[in-house]
Amino acid sequence: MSISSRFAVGIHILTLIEVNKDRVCTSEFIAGSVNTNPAVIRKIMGMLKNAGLVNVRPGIAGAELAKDLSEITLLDVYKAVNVVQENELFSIHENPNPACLVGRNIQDTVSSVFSTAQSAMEKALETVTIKDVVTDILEKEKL
Amino acid sequence: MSISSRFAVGIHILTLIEVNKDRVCTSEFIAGSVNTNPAVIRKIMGMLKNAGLVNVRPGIAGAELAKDLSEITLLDVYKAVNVVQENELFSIHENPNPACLVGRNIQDTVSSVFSTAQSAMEKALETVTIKDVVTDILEKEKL
DNA sequence: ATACTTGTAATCGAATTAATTACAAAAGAG
DNA sequence: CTCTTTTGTAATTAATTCGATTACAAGTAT
Repeated sequence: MSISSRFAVGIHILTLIEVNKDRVCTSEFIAGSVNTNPAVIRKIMGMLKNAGLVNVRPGIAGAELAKDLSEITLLDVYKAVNVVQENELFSIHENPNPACLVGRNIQDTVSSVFSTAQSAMEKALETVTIKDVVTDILEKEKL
Repeated sequence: MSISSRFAVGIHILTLIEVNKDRVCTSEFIAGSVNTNPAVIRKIMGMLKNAGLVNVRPGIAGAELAKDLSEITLLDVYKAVNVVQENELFSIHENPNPACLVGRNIQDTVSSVFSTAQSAMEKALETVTIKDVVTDILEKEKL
């Protein structure tokens, strides 16, 4: 199974707010760029807001970044949109047999490895910022 | 969303075959340790077999490792049980608006980052072998 | 022939996803 | 104050995936 596209959409939203910073970014406008329903955008935007990445206010059109571009990592976005719970990237099989040597110990052992692997992935996300994404997109457009 | 527990179960199966190598490991016996249905075990075992990690034959009770313990990495198991497709750990949002600067470029940019993050996770899995898992479990039991 | 096992397909309920509709509440314009 | 626009949020829907279960054909040994 794949990690929810909320993450990709969250990145899209933040990137668009920056690139389009001279104009007002309503949920409808953003939905037009992402190609989805405005309510989906508002829901994800609410998560970004709770995480302190974005400023939006009821009744007032438009969203703005709440932090500097270069201080928002993709890990921040990933955590904000809640696509993977802490230490739950991998599922552990529940209730193995405690009467079996392997059954009663495998969960601890495997959890530890899974945790390490998940951390490696998250560290990779931490090295990239929204600024990097914006720069990369503008770069692509030049060619 | 979490990665299917098939992965954790696959690790459990291989570990159990090793730890229990002096006895015959039928799908029913393994299911008893994992605490699931034998058909589930047979399905996963079929995947491990296709990947060349295990020897099983129709009608003949018991499974054996097809490789040395120390030569089976968790990445091998992960790939065998098909829990995550190549470059599909993260979902990309489909059909962003090509008329938008961000919409027409975001997929490439984001895919590249996602691929890097997925690789980091898989590399971590590659550093651990079934032998490590077995050793860790036996170690735990000593205490 | 009988008993046991593997291989595999079909089915089921549960959980999750993204999309959609609907509407209350907030803000601003006239 | 009234009307319009927008955000915030809940409810519903169809599609997808998962693990469990049942069932049975086919292979092997006694």
